[in-house]
Amino acid sequence: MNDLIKITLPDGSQRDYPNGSSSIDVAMSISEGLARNVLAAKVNGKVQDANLPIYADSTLQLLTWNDTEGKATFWHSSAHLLAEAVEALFPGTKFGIGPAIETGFYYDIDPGERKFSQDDFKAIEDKMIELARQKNEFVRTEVSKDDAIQYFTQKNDEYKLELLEGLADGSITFYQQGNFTDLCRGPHIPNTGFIKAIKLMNVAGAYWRGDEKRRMMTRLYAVTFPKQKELDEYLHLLEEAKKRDHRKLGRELELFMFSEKVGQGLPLWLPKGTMLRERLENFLRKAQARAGYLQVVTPHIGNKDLYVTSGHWAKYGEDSFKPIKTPEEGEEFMLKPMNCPHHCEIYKFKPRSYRDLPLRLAEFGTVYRYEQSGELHGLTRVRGFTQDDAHIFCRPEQVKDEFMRVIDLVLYVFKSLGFENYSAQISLRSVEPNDKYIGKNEDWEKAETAIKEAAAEKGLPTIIEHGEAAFYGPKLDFMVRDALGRKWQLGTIQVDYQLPQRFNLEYTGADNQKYRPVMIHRAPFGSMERFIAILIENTGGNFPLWLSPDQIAILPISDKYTEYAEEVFFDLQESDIKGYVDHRDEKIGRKIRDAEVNKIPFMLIVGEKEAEEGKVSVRRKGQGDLGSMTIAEFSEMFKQEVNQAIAPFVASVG
RNA sequence: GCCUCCAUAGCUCAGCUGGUAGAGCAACUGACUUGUAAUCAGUAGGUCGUUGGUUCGAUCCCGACUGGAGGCUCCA
Repeated sequence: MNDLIKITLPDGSQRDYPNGSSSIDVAMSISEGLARNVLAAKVNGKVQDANLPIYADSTLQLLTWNDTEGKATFWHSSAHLLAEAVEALFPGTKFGIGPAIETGFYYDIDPGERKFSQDDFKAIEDKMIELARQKNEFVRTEVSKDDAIQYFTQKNDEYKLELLEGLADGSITFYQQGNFTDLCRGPHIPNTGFIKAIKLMNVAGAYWRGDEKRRMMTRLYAVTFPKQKELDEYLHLLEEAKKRDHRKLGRELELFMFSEKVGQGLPLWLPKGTMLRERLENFLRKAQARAGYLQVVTPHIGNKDLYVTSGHWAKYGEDSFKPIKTPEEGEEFMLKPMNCPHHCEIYKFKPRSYRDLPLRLAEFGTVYRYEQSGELHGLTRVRGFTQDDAHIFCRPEQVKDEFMRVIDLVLYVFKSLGFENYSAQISLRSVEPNDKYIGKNEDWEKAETAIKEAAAEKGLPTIIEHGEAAFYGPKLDFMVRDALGRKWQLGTIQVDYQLPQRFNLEYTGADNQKYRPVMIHRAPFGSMERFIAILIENTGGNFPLWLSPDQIAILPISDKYTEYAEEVFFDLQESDIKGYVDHRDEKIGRKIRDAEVNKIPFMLIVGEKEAEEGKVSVRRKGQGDLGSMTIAEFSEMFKQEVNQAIAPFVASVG
């Protein structure tokens, strides 16, 4: 064995250390300050405890709070601290799993008869702080499977025993800090003293191992920080995010509402929200017209047989709104859960030639799905919503090209609306065979390949998720996050070989033979409801000028100028500028404040001077006074801003 | 659907250990005729989500239901 080992640091520098030195030793040799902040270490690409000795030449990256993996280790160790506190306060509690998550960590526990609520948080937090201050080391020990089983049998923790079942003897490690010992792969931070600020966030139910047939555990969510200040900042950030919640802004800006009387998950669009929604629809209509789509309209219900044919009935019928009966014996209709079967029928309206393809049928189609009540959430998950749907019927050799055109359209929509932080996800079948998917293997392969190639050729960075495909085909989904960081699917593009077959769609080829078209389902917004929800949260309700429900507020200094204000309003309406005149008997300061609070982009102040000169005094929300100008000048400025924001759609593929 | 929590005026919230409710903003009325983020005064507004129960008495305690929040599961 060599006396010295060679350690290579991320900057490429190499140094020799005594064999058996730990990552902390290496950190110490660089600077004491660094050593104090090391949470874990990445040795030869693998994250491990910072105090583990190293016995061979290695690459080493010291992980601190500034590294994602450092944070994860910190939070994972915090989960152990939480468990220790809970066990100390409530002996007999059984423990499931306690991983780090994107922000913070959770621990799934089985408290037996006891119920946990927010009232318990303070005691747990205090206990955690108390234990953290003891600076207990995280001690790693390798144990045999038998010993491990014996330990948890004696502790009567069936969850840990179940986890042990899946582990091989010789690979089992325990970690102990203070009086708490846990089955754990690690790694952990050196000691609990790093954890300075603790906040239990919430308590929730979670099925053991994610299986709804198994026991509901109690999940405690928490977050910890190495400094109190960072916790304060994080909580402040959360408060700010809550102000952008679309449910709150939707009410404040009078965009939409829900009514208990109408029903759960059934949004009612108020006039201002409707205006916003119609502007979005018109924007997409225009782009789709340029992209060769043809608008169609189909009814909200369809004969149940239609959905038997499509396969939706077999797959979702039981969990759907029940069929609607008619006076006719045996006749049943479904509220439409999807538009595609209707569009397939439109395809069959007349014989199609290869020359007709691709045929792109678009519809703002309202669909109804009986989502589980616990799953409903503002406008992001509802039971009645409108998809900006379209189905492209094309020849097999056109699939990739069409798919790329759709990617262009989706990216155009996102860009026009300032959505920059989206991720593109390719959703494929699950790896193991699963009977929830319909259709032939080879069709799936073709479809999956087409998507992967199209995304790659467009240079779209994607992540691949197995098991997320629709039951009839794979898809490319565009995901964004809401104000609180939850991920939602917006745009989606799906390749489908199944429905054309089920509906027996065909076209005549150049050789006069019959062929089967391929369908692409796509929706750039996904649904108007969800898209607008995310738009509200992204903009905080400060919509771009062209989307703003009220674009201007005309504010007369006093009621002496009402008439002039009305004239200005009339003129601007001619230029399609929407807004209102504030006739209230209030001071100008008040009118300005209310317009600012209501997030009106432009305020036009008119008084004696303006009425005499035929001008308006323009004030921009959040910016203040822009000076006075003629109505024509204002209207020109307005138009320019709108045109700059939304360039026309240009497809970049051949 | 499951778990935990929540539900008071249009909105945001107060209401101590059970004795039938209050504020600010909004609304309405009046005065003021106003120059770039809240003029003043007054009025009205609630079977305390619904419904059973406990109690002499329930906004308050218990149950059910409805709706909502955060998760889990699901997601065409």
